Amino acid sequence: MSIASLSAKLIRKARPASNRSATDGKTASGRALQKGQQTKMAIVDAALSLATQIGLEGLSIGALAEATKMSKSGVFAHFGSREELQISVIHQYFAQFEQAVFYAAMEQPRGLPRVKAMFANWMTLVAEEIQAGCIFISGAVEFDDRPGPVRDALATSVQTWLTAMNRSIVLAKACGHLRADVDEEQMAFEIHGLILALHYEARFLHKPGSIERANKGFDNILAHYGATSVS
Amino acid sequence: MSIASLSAKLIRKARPASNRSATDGKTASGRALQKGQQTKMAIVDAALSLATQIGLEGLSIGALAEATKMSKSGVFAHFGSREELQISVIHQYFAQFEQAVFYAAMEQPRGLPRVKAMFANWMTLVAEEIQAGCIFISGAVEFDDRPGPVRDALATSVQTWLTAMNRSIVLAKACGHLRADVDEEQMAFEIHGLILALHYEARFLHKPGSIERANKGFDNILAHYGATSVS
DNA sequence: TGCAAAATAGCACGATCGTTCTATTTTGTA
DNA sequence: TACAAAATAGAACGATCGTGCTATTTTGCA
Repeated sequence: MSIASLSAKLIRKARPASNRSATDGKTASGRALQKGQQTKMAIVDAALSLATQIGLEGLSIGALAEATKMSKSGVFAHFGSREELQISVIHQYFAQFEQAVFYAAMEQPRGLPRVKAMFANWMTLVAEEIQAGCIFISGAVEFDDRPGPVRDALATSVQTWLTAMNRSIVLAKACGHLRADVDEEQMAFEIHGLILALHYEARFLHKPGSIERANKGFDNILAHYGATSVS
Repeated sequence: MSIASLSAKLIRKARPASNRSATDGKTASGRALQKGQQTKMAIVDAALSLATQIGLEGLSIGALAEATKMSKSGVFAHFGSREELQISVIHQYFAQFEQAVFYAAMEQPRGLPRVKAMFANWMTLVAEEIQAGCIFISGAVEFDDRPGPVRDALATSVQTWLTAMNRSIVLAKACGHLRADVDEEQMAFEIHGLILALHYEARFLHKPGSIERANKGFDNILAHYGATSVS
């Protein structure tokens, strides 16, 4: 299994452009107008920055209409339901996450450098999200016992990223950059914990020094799993 | 500073019993009836089990009235506001947490045994909460940028516990059970991360083996911080 | 430039929310 | 047992929510 196959999994599938309401959206000439797509993107952007602050559940169409200076029904028509709006926000966030964390790290050579880059990029993003909020974390809490398409979209996105992180560890081990007996899932679990602790202690408890502690924790993990120094 | 002073901090302060609505609750004879206190406790219990599932924000007085087979206003009168209800739930949860995790561990001798007991008790509680949900975690996400008395009550409760955990590590270091150069805050941070990762991966992602990974992570931390084997 | 379709607005609906006000019932005791 | 206070119920309020229905405006092409 190659990085290419992994990349394929991470590439966001283009969603069907025509989720117009009930009329099946069939056009006689089959052409597609563009104005709607533009405003839809603008709405999703506004929705994302709203959702990071108050959560996916706190996202209301009324507030979103006010933020975009549109009418409620005007906003609503682009999605057909609140769930579809939430899912669009999740896809948008995932696309940005993917770009800033995953693809940026893929430029590093496989092995420990890529693992380090992935963690560093992840840290940078979450550090910014100390102010803004992270919907992968808030969404997990909001939908952890609320089955449905929103939860599915969220869980799939997170799983895709965690799998990518895990795979980069597997590669580092295969490259001989980590001890041969390393439990990759275990290492990924511990790294995930550092990110979550950073988000919790910095964003909720406002505890200073959390970023440094997360970085130190990563160094400790690398030391424990016998990384041969590469960088 | 002794354990006693820490215990004092952890003992839940008895809240004033008379938060009756607007009439200042002044009784001519100054006596206090008891029936209301009993039903109030029953309401808080029901509210807690509701809040663990759907969060403190999802807690509605209407649903709570239905669960307790009372009228909305009957439930409401006991608290005077939704915020006061949420705060009561937080105090109730903290009292249970304190009993199950902190006090139970205080029976162990200071040093590494107590640190281990605290983590073990914490793990046991969170493992149960994989099904039920933990309001220290969900509440952190719900109120991380919503200032007010609810957030304060939540943050204070969490901080109190994390401080207790931290102090037990300090004691273990003082007892010579940990290396002399151990950064206690760092160690507490990493432990917190394990708990958060367990909650996230088990409750939201339904990933099996998370409990074992959290326990293994704790062993790794102990090994890294040079614990002399005691147990 | 006209015209169909897409995009947006306006309005109203049922539901739920926290809260207030006023009865009614229950409680504890003098 | 009577009586005052506490406890609970009932109904209604304004607000907000997602959503459906029907105009109206805007768009893009023939």
